[in-house]
Amino acid sequence: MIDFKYKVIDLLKEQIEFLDEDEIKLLLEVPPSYDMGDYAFPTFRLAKEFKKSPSIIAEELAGALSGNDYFEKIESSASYVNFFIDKQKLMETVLDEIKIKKDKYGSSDLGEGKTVIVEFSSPNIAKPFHIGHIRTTVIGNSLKKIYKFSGYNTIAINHLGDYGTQFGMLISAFKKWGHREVIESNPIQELLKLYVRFNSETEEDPALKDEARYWFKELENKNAEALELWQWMRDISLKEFNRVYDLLNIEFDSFAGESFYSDKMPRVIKELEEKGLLIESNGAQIVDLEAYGMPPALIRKSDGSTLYTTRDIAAAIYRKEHYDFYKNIYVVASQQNLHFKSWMKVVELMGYDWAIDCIHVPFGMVSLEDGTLSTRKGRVVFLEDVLNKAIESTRKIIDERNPNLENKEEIAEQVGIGAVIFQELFNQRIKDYVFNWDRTLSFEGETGPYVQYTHARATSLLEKGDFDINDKVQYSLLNNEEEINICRLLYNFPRIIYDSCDKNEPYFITRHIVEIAKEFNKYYNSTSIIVEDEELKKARLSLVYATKTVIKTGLELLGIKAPSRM
RNA sequence: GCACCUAUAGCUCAGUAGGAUAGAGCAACGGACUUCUAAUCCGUGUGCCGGAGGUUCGAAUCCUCCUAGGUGCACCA
Repeated sequence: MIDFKYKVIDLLKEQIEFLDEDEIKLLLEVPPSYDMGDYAFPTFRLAKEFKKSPSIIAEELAGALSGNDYFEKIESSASYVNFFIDKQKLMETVLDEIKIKKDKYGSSDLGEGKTVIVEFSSPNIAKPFHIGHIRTTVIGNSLKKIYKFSGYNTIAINHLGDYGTQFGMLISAFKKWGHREVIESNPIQELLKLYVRFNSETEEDPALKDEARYWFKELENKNAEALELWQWMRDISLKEFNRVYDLLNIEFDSFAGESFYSDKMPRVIKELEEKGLLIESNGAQIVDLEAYGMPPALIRKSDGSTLYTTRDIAAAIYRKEHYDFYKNIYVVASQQNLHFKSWMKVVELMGYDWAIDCIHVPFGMVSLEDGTLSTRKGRVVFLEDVLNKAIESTRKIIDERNPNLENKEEIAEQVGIGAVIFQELFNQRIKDYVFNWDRTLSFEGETGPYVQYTHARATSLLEKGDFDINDKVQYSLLNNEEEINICRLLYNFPRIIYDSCDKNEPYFITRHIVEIAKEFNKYYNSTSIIVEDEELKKARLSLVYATKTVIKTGLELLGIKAPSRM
């Protein structure tokens, strides 16, 4: 595919000797509107060297550059040199490329031979999987797909919260008040009840705490009874979580959670000692980070047990040795910013130069209208309920608008789930938001169903118009404004994927496919695609095909299905 | 108290690593289906870009201070 930006840089390089490629690239920009061109080069910076006014420089540059194959015109406007891509060339290069690469359009081999770990979702065993978990789950899944599409080998890790003193509590609570049948009938709710009851009774009888500690220690000692109970609770919880993962169509490569690293911590502590990093403070062992403006990293409690900082360090070292990652990404809430900064600093101080490849990808908080989420106070919205409600709403809309649709159930699921995921990936990660049913269940405007609808429309056109990908097409027939605008957006798609990957921000893709859908719907409403004139029809259908293909790929990268009908 | 994050239209948010007139969706109102899926399209308005300074030819964007909200700051994860 022709890289027009690079063509611009080449042209400018010849004219401006004191700027190198990178400097030109940095200055080059996209004008606010297409009638100012596809690329613009501001000349303000050149005024000193040329000892001329920016507008005169722009004029002279434009004059020297005119007459080029790739641009239909290069002209100056105020203090800019504006480059107008040759529309025929653009149309040809983009549509041909998409026909050749199909659903691989936008992919690359950037990450060839490199492994990227994405840790995400990571719910706590025996606790509800609620709306607060949706962000890490959906963002992480999308990032995994984006990296894979960019050529990286990816490992999706679900770092389950399946260890710690809380399990001591659960085991002793179960031994006191629990019944297997009751729990198995409704695992998460019943386990949660036990957990809450244990906590409240501890307030009156602090001795229960010792009991919990005892059972956790037994678990660590591999006491058969403790181990069996732990395994059982883990299994039934995971079964619950998997229902949600199935709905969302998410798969993990590893469920190595906290428990997995329990035997890998002594080594870390030994290493910290040997490297002289561990010091004693108030009976606990810490790594002092004062020199870096951070509170100390607590490695071992005064009672000798470890903490999640220790676990995260052990996990990072294990992953480096086991996967030899290029990047080790953690999709975890921004509340944990300091925690990640802190333990990554410790890894760096241990002398591991790959500490810099460990990346925390934070995101903002979800709260409810009546306050922050709180399982104990009953302020909780279950993720599964959200997904099911979205499916149900979709089902109703289908019954109203398209009652004869085949596979109604399957499509209701794809669209309902798509709406939830799409909304989640529509904004920058870092923004907080308040969960709201109306917004989650709105399917009009810039939403998942809108984009999916556009895809279905396009698919239907291709079928009705007997599109054949091997047809020879006269691209010169595609020259109205909407056709060219669509084409520009399609052309930019690979760059958008690059940005998403580079910044770990799926929303670039979300926004871009909305733009494509908008421009396409405008086109659809203003222009007949399936027309009498065979050549014109073929040309238009090839643009429809390209649009459909890119939208589908975009949705795919977000973890959303693209139904052919809806 | 210290650190980090956020602040743009009535609401929810974009604004591409400073650039040409600050944009969408929702909500409101008015139009477009005997014609390719109306979950669509077209039209109508609104902005001291939180405030004050500064850097620059040029600032919503960078720096400083202030205000408001959120989050975090050693034996939970």
